[in-house]
Amino acid sequence: MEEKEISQAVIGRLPRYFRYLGELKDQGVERISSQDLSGLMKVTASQIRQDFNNFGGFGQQGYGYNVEYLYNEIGKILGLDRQHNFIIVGAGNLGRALGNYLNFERRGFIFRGIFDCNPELVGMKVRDVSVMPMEEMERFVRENNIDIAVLTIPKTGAVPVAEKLVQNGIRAIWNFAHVDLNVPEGIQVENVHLSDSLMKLSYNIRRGQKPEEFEDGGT
Amino acid sequence: MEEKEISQAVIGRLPRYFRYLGELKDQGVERISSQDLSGLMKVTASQIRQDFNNFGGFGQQGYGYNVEYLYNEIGKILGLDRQHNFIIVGAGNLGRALGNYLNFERRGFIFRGIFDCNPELVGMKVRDVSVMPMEEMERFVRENNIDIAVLTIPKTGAVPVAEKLVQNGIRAIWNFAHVDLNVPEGIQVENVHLSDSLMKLSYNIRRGQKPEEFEDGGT
DNA sequence: TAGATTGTTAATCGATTAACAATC
DNA sequence: TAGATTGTTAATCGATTAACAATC
Repeated sequence: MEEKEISQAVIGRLPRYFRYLGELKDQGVERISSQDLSGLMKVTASQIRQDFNNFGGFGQQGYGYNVEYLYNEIGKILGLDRQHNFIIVGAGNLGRALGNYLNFERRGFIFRGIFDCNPELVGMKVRDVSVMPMEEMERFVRENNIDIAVLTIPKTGAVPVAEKLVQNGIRAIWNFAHVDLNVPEGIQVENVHLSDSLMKLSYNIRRGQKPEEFEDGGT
Repeated sequence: MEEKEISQAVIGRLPRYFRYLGELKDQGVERISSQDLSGLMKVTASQIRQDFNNFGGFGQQGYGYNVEYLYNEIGKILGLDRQHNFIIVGAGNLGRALGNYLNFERRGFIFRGIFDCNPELVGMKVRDVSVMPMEEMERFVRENNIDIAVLTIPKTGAVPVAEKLVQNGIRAIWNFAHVDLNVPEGIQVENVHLSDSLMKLSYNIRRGQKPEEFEDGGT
């Protein structure tokens, strides 16, 4: 069942669908039409149907979509039915905050380790994990089946660290460092450049202009 | 000098230009052509010229762009020549991490206050600011010329808090709560939905597909 | 069955890229 | 001046929206 390439524009909208469907499910809603979901999410019904159809027919003519089924299917598409082991590199405020964020666990993202080059932070507990020295990172990645590395270190260190991670088999980097990483084809990078996001906000304040309803989901 | 509306696609790229130009400036580079910048940033030279031209001619035929001048101009466009006072609502791990992030100050974003409804957190120091009780938020916003509120509270509280902020004159919300806010026209919202970002990464791991080179900046 | 609503094709819109004349 | 490179128009590409036939 080879699927055709889905555009990142569509992928970027999936988590938001997933969130709304989860809420509907929790409210006990059984079915929903693209029309009604459109009203809720403030996107066109047409876009909703187009988006879902990228992955095959989830709906039924005359009925709409079954909320729970659709929720589960989108979860599978997003890979949330699998476990992903992740480590955090950089045990500063942000790194520790992310380590303490329990909701990731619910989605299958399991916090396995955290590393820092500052000896004063080594040994500190983040949830039930102790901060380890940077020297141990490479071995840890190799030996513990780590899929994702969360980079919360200053930009100066980010490029060489990313390189080491790649060499040791990491599959994806969630990059909070304020620098663009250059990784080989096949390694995924998702950037969260917080200051970029803040600057966009700053621009929009100045202009008082109304940006598109929902322009990002992460970033 | 009324300018025409600039698309959010362009605005979203400005912080990245700003970052690269800042680095070039620090390296002592005086001028750069769209061609060279294109090689560096991996976007087309055509897009670079189109983007800059939205704001008037920053370059010179046969010469290129003056790095420092362009850097400053983009800074002004982004509103970084002004001060923005911000507060943080929610003194959990993420809120404290953002309060401690010194780089925002450099760009004119000044940390003025932090609030939490948990009495155990009230009084705790974040940098040189003490956590205040939620009850004081509204008055504080009114009396201290606060432009931006950073929302780092659970999604359940986010909607009513956003409402209060708007009522008391906030101009923009940087929303880390996992919910969509519905604010009046003219109030800016920039969402940073971290788990959405992580889900995108998860999708891309599964497919092993190469997403567009740089698809976000903050988000 | 008739009504509702999808799946899907066609039309539109906007963003990106290419091309080149203007000009430093 | 000649060469380089912008500013800008035109062409292309992709994403969104509209329309409607298929079908539950």
